[in-house]
Amino acid sequence: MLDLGSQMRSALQERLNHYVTLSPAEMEAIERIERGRRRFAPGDVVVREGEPSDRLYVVRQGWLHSSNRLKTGERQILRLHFAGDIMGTSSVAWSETSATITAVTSCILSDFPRTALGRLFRSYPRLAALFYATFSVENVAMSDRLRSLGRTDGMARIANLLLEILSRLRVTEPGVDHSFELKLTQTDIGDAVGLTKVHVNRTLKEMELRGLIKREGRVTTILEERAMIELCDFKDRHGEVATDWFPEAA
Amino acid sequence: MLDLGSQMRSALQERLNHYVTLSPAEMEAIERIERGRRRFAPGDVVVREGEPSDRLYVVRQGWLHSSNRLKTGERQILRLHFAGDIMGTSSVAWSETSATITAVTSCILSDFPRTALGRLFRSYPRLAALFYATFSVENVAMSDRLRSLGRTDGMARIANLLLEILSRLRVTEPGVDHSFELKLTQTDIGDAVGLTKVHVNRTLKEMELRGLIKREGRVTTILEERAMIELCDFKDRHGEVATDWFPEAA
DNA sequence: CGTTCCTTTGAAACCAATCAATAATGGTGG
DNA sequence: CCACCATTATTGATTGGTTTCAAAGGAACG
Repeated sequence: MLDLGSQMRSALQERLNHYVTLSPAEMEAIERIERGRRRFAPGDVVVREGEPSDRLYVVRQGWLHSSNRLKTGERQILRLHFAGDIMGTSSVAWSETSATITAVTSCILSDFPRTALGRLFRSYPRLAALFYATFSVENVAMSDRLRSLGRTDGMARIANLLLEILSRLRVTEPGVDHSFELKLTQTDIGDAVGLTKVHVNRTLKEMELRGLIKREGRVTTILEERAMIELCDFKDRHGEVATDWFPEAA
Repeated sequence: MLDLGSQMRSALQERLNHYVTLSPAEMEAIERIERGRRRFAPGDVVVREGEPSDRLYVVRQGWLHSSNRLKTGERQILRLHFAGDIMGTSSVAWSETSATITAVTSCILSDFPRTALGRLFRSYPRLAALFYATFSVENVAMSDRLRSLGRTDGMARIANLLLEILSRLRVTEPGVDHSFELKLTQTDIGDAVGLTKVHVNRTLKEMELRGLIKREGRVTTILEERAMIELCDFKDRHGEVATDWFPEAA
């Protein structure tokens, strides 16, 4: 089990520090919003779509997703969340949750009320800018998925999803290279990329047949990363971030 | 022609004031970022995907969209922009534009460098919060579209798009009730919802046949709004915004 | 008043969904 | 530790929504 003691940087601190060197005061501000700590088991629902909420969440550890459900019962997975992600940002605009957040693996979250975000914006303008920039990254990632669902076929959509997961795990999970344990079921994958589980199954098989990937139980290996990037016109958005416009640290 | 003189509030100021009453200083800060003024004709490209840019844009007047293009030449329209919208927010995270912005109608934009945003974040924390909340609304709107493309059929996707346009025009264009001039071509609609123009045409015809909409030249009328909302499980996200967490005005 | 872009329509082909059923996997309690 | 149950993965046959290809009207614009 990871040590989450005060000595250790949280995944969020780690990520923000990757962009700019946080001042001690800023570090402490992040610590404050990450004070709470709640555990969830795989399948647990953190918040449900439509429920009143004024809280935001930080992923300390684990893997989750947010989703919407249609009247027909169908589900669309909107986004995957990894360590260091801020979730539930719709709470900053509404008092009702816009998506259901579900734990995929067992995980640890911090939660804080949106009023804490207000205080942070007032006292730490650079953190506000950093949060804004992070939000923008997320927004562009969502655009990429929109493009994927709107304009590419099943295989390209799945390739895109696998590559994005890989790219994000490489950031949060040291040691991930080309293999990772894919915690999603084929139904989940289908709900993320807009296909049925049956078609996901057939497409994964086909990808394996073509030598693009390998599957051994839950462990998935990207064998031909370059070919897959070609296949779905993947763009990695998780590199650097422009920080030259940020206000000075508080 | 609209009077855009200094006496008149811009669409952005109008919108922000709808959420909270801006202080004179805040009003002036918005005025400063909206100082520039550039005109574009229908079809003009404001910025092109991949070009270096550190600027953001505010729509003063008109109608635009941002899009991505695939290697294959196909296009995905990611978002429609109306008066009061901030565009090009990917500039806050990267120095390269992530989407092409194209004028649909003739329009007037203000543009400003991201450094101006940094100054604004430092001096006007409440505006920063407001920008953050606005961004969140946008993000949820994008989630809704993702759900639409991923999990609904052609007619529901088009219904969703029409309803969203209607809902947004009602905010920015006083006088819009159930009719509006649809400035998009059927190709554009297809690129927005992930269908071919041929299928868009057939589906629009079918919707007209069912009495859901009426088309007279460019003017489209939503005849059965309730039935269309049912059809695509539409959620209007452009109502109120939670402001209780905002820091006080500067 | 021609040219270009946009809309409309038809027929055939195809990708993915649906329906249905069987194998594999994983977790649980006896 | 193994039988049992529930969930997940896999496979086949069929259907259907959408695309593709092709071409003809309409509308808009210089």
